[in-house]
Amino acid sequence: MGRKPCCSKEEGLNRGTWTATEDKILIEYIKAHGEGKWRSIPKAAGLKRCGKSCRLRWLNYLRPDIKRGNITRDEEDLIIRLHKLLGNRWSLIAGRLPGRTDNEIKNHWNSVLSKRAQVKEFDPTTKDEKKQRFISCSRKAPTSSGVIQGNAGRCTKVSFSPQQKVIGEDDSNTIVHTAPSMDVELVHETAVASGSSDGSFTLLSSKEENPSISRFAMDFGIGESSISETLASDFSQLSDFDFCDTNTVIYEYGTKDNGQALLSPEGMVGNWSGNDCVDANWDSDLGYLAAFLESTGDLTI
DNA sequence: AACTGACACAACCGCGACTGG
DNA sequence: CCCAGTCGCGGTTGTGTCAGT
Repeated sequence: MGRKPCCSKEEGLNRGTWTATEDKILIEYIKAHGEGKWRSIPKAAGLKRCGKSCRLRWLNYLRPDIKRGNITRDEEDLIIRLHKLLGNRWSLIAGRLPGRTDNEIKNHWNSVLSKRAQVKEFDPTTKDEKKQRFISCSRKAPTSSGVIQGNAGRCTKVSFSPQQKVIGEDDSNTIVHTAPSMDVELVHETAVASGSSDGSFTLLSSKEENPSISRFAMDFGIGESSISETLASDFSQLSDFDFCDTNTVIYEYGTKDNGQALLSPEGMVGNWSGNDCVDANWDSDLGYLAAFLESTGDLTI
């Protein structure tokens, strides 16, 4: 392809830590001319840096909306959950944490959170706890007390294909599916417990499944809700409470008459991750979800 | 006080994606 | 459609700081 060698290898360019003077020059230039055209910025601004370095410095350090200070516990929890959902998609994760950069989050993950997440993952009590909570939630009558509802779209349908398992069909001609690795019994139990004759909760897929959303699809009851909106708005709220708090009822299941099943994508993750059957194929399931999130963007489904 | 290892953070590097001619 | 230039991302490395010995 005849790619130009990396600009950092050009001779005569400063490398390493930026000086205060360089910072000032870059800030003033971007204030005057705006971001972008990184390649041309060093020359135009009179900096002996490569464009890449300027971009990195600006995005990770000099931008005015950067949030300084330690990452809070809430932010850490959010990062951990988003990482479970999205993997090492640091820019996506950073997009959900205003003022935080992907580099900052990546560094924090590598130095602190990865270890913490590992500890949690191998803690057998955590799994049982979550599973217990999932089952007990599913048996609860719809209630407003202690329910975190947030702005999440009401998840009325979730489908997986092609590896979905059909575990039943209800009156409304709707097939009940599960993710490839989901605990069929657990899902079915929840469906029954929800008392939704029309299949408003559970994990459902209509027979006329949209083929364009081939591997993973959610149908939100709130028409305007998009996945990205949900992620943007709801996750931040979810970060305000502790998923490990066994007294917290996270999800509310019900019929369409009383507000339907309120289940955030986050909640689904919570459910599935609490299931021993899920863990074996957990990564692939999340892969579907991540791919789905990416493919839909702001698309309302 | 000197040394050492762990940790945190900034920066670099290479690759794939995107874009415009 | 092809290609060169550019951008953005994620992995990795370098370096300063601090606590423990």
